[in-house]
Amino acid sequence: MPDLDDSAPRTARQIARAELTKAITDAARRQLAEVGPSALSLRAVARELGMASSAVYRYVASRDELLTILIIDTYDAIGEAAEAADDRAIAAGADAGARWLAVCRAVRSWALAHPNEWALVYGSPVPGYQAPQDTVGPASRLGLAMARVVVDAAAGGELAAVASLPAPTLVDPGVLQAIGGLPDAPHEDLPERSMLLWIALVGAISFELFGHLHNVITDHAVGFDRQMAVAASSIGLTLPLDGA
Amino acid sequence: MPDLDDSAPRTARQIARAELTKAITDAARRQLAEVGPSALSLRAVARELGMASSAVYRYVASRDELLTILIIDTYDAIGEAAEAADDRAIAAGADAGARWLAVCRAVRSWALAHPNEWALVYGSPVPGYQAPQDTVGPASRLGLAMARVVVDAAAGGELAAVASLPAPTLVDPGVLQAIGGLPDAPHEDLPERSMLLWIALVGAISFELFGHLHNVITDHAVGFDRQMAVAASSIGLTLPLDGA
DNA sequence: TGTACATCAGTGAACGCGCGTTCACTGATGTAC
DNA sequence: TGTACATCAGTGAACGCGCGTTCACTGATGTAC
Repeated sequence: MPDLDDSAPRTARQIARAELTKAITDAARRQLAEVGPSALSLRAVARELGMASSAVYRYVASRDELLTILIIDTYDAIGEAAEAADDRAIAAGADAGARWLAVCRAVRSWALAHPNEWALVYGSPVPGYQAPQDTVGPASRLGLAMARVVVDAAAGGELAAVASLPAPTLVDPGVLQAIGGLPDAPHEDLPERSMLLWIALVGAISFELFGHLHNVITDHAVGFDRQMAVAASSIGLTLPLDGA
Repeated sequence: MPDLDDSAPRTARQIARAELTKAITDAARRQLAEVGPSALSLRAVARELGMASSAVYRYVASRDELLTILIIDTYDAIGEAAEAADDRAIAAGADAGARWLAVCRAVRSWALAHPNEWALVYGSPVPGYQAPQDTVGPASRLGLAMARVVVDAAAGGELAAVASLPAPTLVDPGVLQAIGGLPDAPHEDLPERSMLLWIALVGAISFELFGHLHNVITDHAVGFDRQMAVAASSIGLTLPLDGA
């Protein structure tokens, strides 16, 4: 009976611990949705779970560690939303432009559904919090999803040449190494093109989410699509929109 | 001797009040620079000025009002930095592309010099704070500076036609009214082009300021220029950069 | 110019709140023989 | 299967802190006659 499966938790204690850890991060996420990152409180989490505030310290070492967990989860959720949307688009036979639009829309939907989590990672830094090294992997997931579309577009001949992207590469050597080196000519600027899209996507979503389009634009969804179409065309990719 | 100038403060009390009000907002701004918007504290401001915390209430009604003052000041400072840069460029005989690049660089410099003030207005919303109506005028100043460049570019024949900006206008009727109605054909899309630039500028600066380019790009200033060049060319404006 | 009263700035104590974190403790679960 | 000991989860009180805001007050400045 024992030792049948030693990767899964066996004892009652281990089961309870796994479950409570999840309950704590779930409660923290709900907290976050109501109140914003800087007001996240361990005591409030404990209160919601009906336990003493000190008990939470059996599961997370500090408020900062809890924040780190939430940040990593959020980056992962965003990255996964992007990847899943891209996968669906690929399965439906979409070209690179359609794939990228699908990814953008999926990320925007996620952000609108989880505004405070979005703010946690892409908004103002939380005062006094220092992100540890563990966050950089998950943080790059969305950027890599962008890159996949761009690389496929280039490979499929769907990426037009653009005049304004020459000159030395600006991408960090560490990043280049992570993606397997600078692509061969004439594709040396693919990392930069990807990054431009990445910045445009995050920038447009944050701008909307933080309220700056309020009373400025009538249809946010259409405005977003158009913004993304412009960003795409500026790196040589054409999106399947009405006007394009 | 009296009544020589009745707009300026006359009595000792009025002079003292004007000076202390300024001292309070200055101290608050210093506070903000150190600690971030959500941690701004009336008590800390009072402490810095060596007065009782209750005394501050003679000058501002509440913490929220102090925040509002800072927000308005910040929007104004950003708008003024943009306008001043544009004025200097005009005086130097620059074309529209060069003017826009000058504005972008000036706004970025301002943001790098005042990161927490930037975050106050363009970062995550401060939890629990509701912006009053008084902020919308100053908030639009930067956008209007963008529009001025774009309109001048169109008037000067420096704005190329672009394929991807057709379809119904998305700009809010209130905004259209504020800028004197929809421009005549073929310039109906100028408000939208301006807005695209505005979003691209704010998005790129926030992305950099909030730390997402850390270890991703080697030269932030050059990367920013290039991002702006791409945004400009996507609405038909060409910037005077090496590669363009 | 002088006096009497009204206005205002600033004080210090207090209210009531919430926070992160520590600590000695009780009682339940797991383990080795 | 039963017992003895070690491990761990959870409690409740406490420490020390900071916050926004109110209130009755003292004393200085301004104003009207």
